[in-house]
Amino acid sequence: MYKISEFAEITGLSKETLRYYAEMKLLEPAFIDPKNNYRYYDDGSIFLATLLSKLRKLGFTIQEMISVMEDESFSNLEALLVQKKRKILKQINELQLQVEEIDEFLASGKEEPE
Amino acid sequence: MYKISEFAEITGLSKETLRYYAEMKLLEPAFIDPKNNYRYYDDGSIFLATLLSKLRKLGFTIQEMISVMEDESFSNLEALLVQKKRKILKQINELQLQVEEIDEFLASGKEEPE
DNA sequence: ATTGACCGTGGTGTGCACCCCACAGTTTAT
DNA sequence: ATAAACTGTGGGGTGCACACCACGGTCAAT
Repeated sequence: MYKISEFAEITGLSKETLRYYAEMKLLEPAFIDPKNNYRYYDDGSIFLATLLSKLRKLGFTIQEMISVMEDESFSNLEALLVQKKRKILKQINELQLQVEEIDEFLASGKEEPE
Repeated sequence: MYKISEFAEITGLSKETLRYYAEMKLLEPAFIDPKNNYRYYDDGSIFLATLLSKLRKLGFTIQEMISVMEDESFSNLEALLVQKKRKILKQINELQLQVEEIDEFLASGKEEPE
């Protein structure tokens, strides 16, 4: 069982992030000492924390990660990854539209020769 | 000279947006009546407001629009448009990297057949 | 003069994912 | 026993671009 600082070092997540995730019920400590409210994490938590860390880097939001965690067996992980991928592709599309509009704006500005 | 509501209707910007832009020194009224602090806009303001409205739709932030407005002749507008385009392309790149990482993650999960 | 529409200011709220701080209790090491 | 190190909680702050609110003053029309 690891205390929060130790666990933060192991996982690379900050203490504040761990407290935040606990508050969001995204990653709850394996045990909380009722005497002092200290959070204790175990080896199972390590797997979950590194998964969350990875998903964050993939652009997942907290809400999306909560969806992932809802099924303990992670049988929906693949579907959620695909879904996230589609969301990102949509964002890319929107940005490409903006680029096109900027190009049009640039072109319209050049239609006035000297 | 138009009062704020009238000007809002003409330009399509909300009153709050106009007040916000005034506060940000992005689009200052042509005249402010010192007796009641009423903001008055003129025809020159219309051109600027529609330009800002257009830039917002192109994804420009307030700060970026402030850069545009800094030169009254807008001789730097083209350069700033190009610069903005580059920023967006960079964002697109980052998102594409995320997609690739998700693909890798998906592929790694499939390496374990039944 | 009165009423209703309008205006300004100052403040709060929004969503996201935390960071940082002070305060107080607790644990660990010496 | 004592001091240093750690922990929790509660609160505020961050950046962005406004929206929304109440309050009080003001303007326009009648």
